[in-house]
This record gives sequence, C-alpha cells and structure tokens, in this order.
Amino acid sequence: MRIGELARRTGCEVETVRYYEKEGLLTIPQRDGSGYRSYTGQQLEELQFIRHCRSLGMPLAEIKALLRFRYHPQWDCAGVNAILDTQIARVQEQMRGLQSLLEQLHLLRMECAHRQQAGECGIMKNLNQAAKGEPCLCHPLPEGCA
Amino acid sequence: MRIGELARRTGCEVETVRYYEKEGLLTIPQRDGSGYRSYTGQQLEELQFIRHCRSLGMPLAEIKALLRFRYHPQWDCAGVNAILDTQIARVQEQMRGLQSLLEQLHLLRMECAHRQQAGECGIMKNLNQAAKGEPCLCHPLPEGCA
DNA sequence: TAGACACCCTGAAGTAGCTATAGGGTCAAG
DNA sequence: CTTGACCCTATAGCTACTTCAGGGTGTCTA
Repeated sequence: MRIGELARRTGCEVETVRYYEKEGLLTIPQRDGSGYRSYTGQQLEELQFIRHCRSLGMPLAEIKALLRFRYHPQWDCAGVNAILDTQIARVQEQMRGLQSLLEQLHLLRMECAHRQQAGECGIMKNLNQAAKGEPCLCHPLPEGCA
Repeated sequence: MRIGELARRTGCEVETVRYYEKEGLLTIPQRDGSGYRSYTGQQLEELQFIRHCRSLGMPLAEIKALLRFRYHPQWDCAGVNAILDTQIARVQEQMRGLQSLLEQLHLLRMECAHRQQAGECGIMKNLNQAAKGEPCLCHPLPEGCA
C-alpha cells in the first residue's frame, strides 16, 4: 500500500509517517516504479505500535527502545518495565505540577468577582504585587516569590 | 543595573531576558557607553511579572496581553478574567488527559510481574496486540484502537 | 603593563514532535 | 488534454528557551 492508505488506516498524517521514517522509527519502505513508498502489513503494524505508544504519551526515543524489544523477543524484559516506570513517574510528576498550578489559578481567579477597571481588578493587583516581590496568593512568603 | 544582575535578582537566565526583549515582552532597555543593556527598577518589576505569569503556566502571548492591562489600568478587566479562565480550562484539560494516561499506564504495567523474555512479557504482548488492531488494555474495543 | 577572568554583545542553530509550505512529478478519469 | 488526487523532496514554522561560535569590555593581580 502507498503512504496515503497507510496514513488513513492508522489515523495519522502522511507527513508524520515520513517524519517517523526520517527519525529511524519506521523501517525504510520499498519504492515502486514511480518512486512512491510501498508499505507492507508488517509496517502497518509497526506504525500502529508507534501511534499506540504515542497515545500513552511516550517520547519517540523510548518508543524506539520498545521497538527494539519487539524485534528481539528473547531479550530480558526488564528494560521494558523500566521504560513504563519512567513514563508513569513522568506523568505523575506532570500531574502534580498541574494540580498546584490549578489551585493557584483558582485562588487568583476568585480575586476578581465583577467587571471593573484593570487597575482595581484583584487579579491584576495580585500579579502586580508579585512583580514587586511582595507576598501574593501563589507565593505567600516574600522569599518564596521568585 | 546590567543584565547579569537583573537575571540574578529574578532567577532567570541572561539569555531568557534577551529572548523576552526580542519577543517584545520586556521594554527595550537603555544602553551604556559600552553598549551594555542598562535596566531600571521598573524593568525588574516587569520581568518579575513575566516570570510570575510563566510560573502559572501561561504562554507568552497571554502574558503580553496581561502586560498591556498593566500599562492601561483604566481598561475593563474582562479581558484579564478571560485570560485566566482560558488558562484554567487549559490546565484542567491537560490534567484530564494525564489522568487517563496514568490509568492506562498503570494497567499496562501490571501485565508484567517478573523478569522474563520480552516475547513473553505481558506489556510487550499488549502493545503488540494493539499494533495488530486487536483489543488491548487501553482501548478494549477494537474500533476504538487507532 | 600584561594576562587572567568575569561579564557583555550578536546571530545562528538546536530541542520535541510534528505541521505547513513551496515547487515539482505521476496517474487515472472525463 | 485538462483536472484532480495523490506522491516526492527540501525547507521553514511552532513554543520557550538553551547553547554555541566568535568577539568585545572592564577590573584585578603579578
């Protein structure tokens, strides 16, 4: 099959397929008489593997590593587990960051209840206070307010 | 003060300060006899305002908009609220995404309890199954498994 | 007075993972 | 013979920085 059909069947863009090839994730396809890429069912699976891992938020470098385990089923799977653990830790850390961000944003948002001049707006007042290094909602202690 | 001191006092890199200037966030500083940038207390506050907003996860474009409200305190603050609401919605959406990612990753991780060959590893089996379009942990229904 | 060192300058390239654009070739249908 | 869908390569753009190359400035010490 050609690149367009491959893209349709995996739900990813043609450019993305070529990008994965350039990055060494997809095995290089054969070319037909017109120089068009020609893909096999193997390569379709390979691309679906990649897309699936991407949907789990994994970076391309780690997907590349997982692909190597796919090609070498006799390898010890400890490396696979390590990649998963890393990914879980990464996602957990991102969530912690977003959680505290969200709390700060909510607090800040509540400082302004109705339309008024920006100079009187509790949100702007808080942001301007923080800019002066004074205590603010997000960083109540002066020394914590970078 | 020169750029190094400004950077130290705000806890950001010299290159980042120059970058903000190039992007039009920081007002252009005076230059001294040697062509070095010379900053005022006003500009220190401006930079701290920017860094504070960045610590709330806001993109530079929205910080730019907030800075305009800072310079125009008589403007209606509805725009400020809108920026906050957008940011809150963005963070909430990211968290939802990460939450479902985390659940999928945990399920997948539990498929492999002990060291073995990659070919027998429950994680790799699941990923390979997904690659074939078969039901997997993350996308139990075949048609949902892109 | 010479050298060392910290600091400053500009401009360009690199990071992740694509997406988009320019400028062209191939092929089947009407 | 033209239209349209598809394919090709190479390059630039996106965010928010960081890094690097190559060079100038300013002060302190030997």
